[in-house]
Amino acid sequence: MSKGNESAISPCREEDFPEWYQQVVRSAEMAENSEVGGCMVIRPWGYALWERMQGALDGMFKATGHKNAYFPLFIPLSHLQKEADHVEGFAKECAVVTHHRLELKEGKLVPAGELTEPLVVRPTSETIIGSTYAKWVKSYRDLPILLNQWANVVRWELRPRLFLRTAEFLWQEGHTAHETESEAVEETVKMLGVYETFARDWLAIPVIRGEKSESERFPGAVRTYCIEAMVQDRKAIQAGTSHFLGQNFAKASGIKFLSRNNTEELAWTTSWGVSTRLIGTLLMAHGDDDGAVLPPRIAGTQVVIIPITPKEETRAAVLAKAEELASSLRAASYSGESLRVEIDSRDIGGGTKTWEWIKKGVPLRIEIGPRDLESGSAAVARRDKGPKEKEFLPSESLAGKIPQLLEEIQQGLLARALAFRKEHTYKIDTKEEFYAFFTPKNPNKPEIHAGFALTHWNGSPEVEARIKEDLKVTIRCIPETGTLDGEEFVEEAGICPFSGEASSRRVIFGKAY
RNA sequence: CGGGGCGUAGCUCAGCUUGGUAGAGCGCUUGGUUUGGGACCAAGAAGUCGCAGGUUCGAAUCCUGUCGCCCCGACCA
Repeated sequence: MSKGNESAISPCREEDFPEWYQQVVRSAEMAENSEVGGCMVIRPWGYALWERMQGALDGMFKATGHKNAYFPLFIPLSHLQKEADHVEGFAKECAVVTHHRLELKEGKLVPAGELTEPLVVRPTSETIIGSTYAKWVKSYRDLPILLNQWANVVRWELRPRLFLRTAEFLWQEGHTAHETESEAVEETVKMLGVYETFARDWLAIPVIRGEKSESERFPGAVRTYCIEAMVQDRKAIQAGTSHFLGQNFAKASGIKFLSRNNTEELAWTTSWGVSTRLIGTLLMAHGDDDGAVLPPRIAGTQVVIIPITPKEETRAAVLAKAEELASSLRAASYSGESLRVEIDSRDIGGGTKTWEWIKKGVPLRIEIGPRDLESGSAAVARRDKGPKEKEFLPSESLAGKIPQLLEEIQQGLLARALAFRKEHTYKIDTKEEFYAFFTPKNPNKPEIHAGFALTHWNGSPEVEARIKEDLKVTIRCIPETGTLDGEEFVEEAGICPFSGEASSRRVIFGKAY
C-alpha cells in the first residue's frame, strides 16, 4: 500500500490533459514513440483495438455493398499534380521517394539509381485510385464502383502525438464512383451514417454529424461531411469524414463513361475514411485518472480473470477453477460474439497485476481465490467504477451475468459521454460572450477548454478566419438538422453576432485537435 | 518551419555554476520472507553522460558545431 489513494495516472486530467493522455497511452501499453521521428509503434493492446475497429467497420462496409481492394503505396508525382486544390492541400506534407537503390560508398550506404519521376508516398489515394477507375470505367454499366482499402498513409507531420497525429498512420479509405450526382451524394451521406453508428454503438462516443465549412473542407472536395466528437478537455476531434468530390477528381483523372443517352459524361466520386486516430479519441473520451477505460464492444479483452494464489497448496485448485470459469464465460456471448476472456496467471504481485489491467482499461476484472472456491463465488470489479469496488457473485451465475454487466458498462459510457457533451455545449448569441467563453486563462499552458458553442454565422470565410486568428477557434461543423442526439436541432434564423448579418442556422464552434 | 526547454542505467531524474574519471529512486536478475491487493529483506547485472570537434595534465561539467526529443505557434485524420 505504498501509493495510498493516488490515481494511477499522474498528472491527472485536470492538471495537464495532454500529458495525462501520453501517460495513459504509455501505461496502457497501447503505443510508444519509435526511433523514426513522428512514427509510432502500436503495441498489441493498442493494435487489438484497431483490429476490433476494422472488424466492425469492415462488416458495415460489406453490408452496404462495398468490397476491399488494394492500391499502391507510391503515387507518381504527376498524378498528384492533376487536381489543383488537392496539390495545395497535401504538397507540404508529402514524403517523396527519389531513388530505388543503395550503394556502398566508403563503407556507407548512399542512395543511388535516381528515379526519372519521383514517387510520392500516399498521403491519401484519390489520385492513384482515380486513374485506375478511369481505366475500368467505359460505360454507365460499369458504375457504380464501390471499393474500400485498408492501408497506411504518410503525412509528414511536424508535431506528432501518439494516435492523434503521426507521420504514418493506419486508416481505411473508401472510394466510389457513380453515374449521377444524387447517387454520389447519397453514398457520401450513407457512409457518414455508418461512421456515426459505429462511433455511437461500438465506441460509445456520441458524435455530431455535419458539414465542414469551406475553409475546413478536404482539398479537392465539393462538400466534406464529418462526425465531430467532444473529448474530456472539451476540445473537438474529427472522428471521421466523408467527401462528396463532385466531378473534380473524375475530371483530373479522366473517369469518363458513355451515358444512357450515348453522351460522354464524367463520373461522380466520393471518398471517406477513419483512422487510428479513433483510438486516441476513444482514450480521451472515456479515460479517467486511473488510465484507459474501454467500451466492452471494442475492447480486445472484455474480462480478465485474476487468480489469487496466496498459498502454494491451493494454487493448482484456484488455477483450475479459473480455467473452468474462463471456459464457461467463453461459451457465453455478448453483442453476438463470444466473450473475450483472458486469465492472467503471471507470477507477479496481485496488486501490481490488478493495476496493470485497470490502466489498460479492461471492462471487467474477476478475482478468484481460495476462499472463493469454498464459498463458490468470485469478486467482480467494473472498470467504470472505483478501483476498490468489487462485488462477490456466485461463480455459477457469472456466465449469465457478465454479458449483462458488459452491456451496462457499454451503455453507461455512452450516457456519460453524452451528458458530458451536453453539459459543455452552449448557445451563445453575442460576440462578447463568445470571446469570453473561448479566451483561455493561461494561453501558454495546456488546459481544459470551454466546450462547444452553438452560434449563428453569416457563412463568410472572413468571419471564420478572424475568429480563428483571435481565439484559435474554428467551425467544427454545420450540424445536420434534427441530428444533435437527444435534442432537436432545427434551422432557425438569427443574427450572426460577428457581422451583424442574417444567419440561417447555428453552427458548432470549438477548439480542435 | 519560427519561439522556448531538455538529452546522464530500461524509466524518472540528481550531479554541471566552482573540471579530478558515475549517483539515487523505480524497474530488472537471483535467493529468501510474504500474499484478498500497486509487498519486504539481501545480493547482483546494467551507463564510452545524444554525437563530433575544441580547450585542458585531466571534460558529464567549459567552448563550437550537429542530431534527437518535449512544449508553444503555423498545418492536419
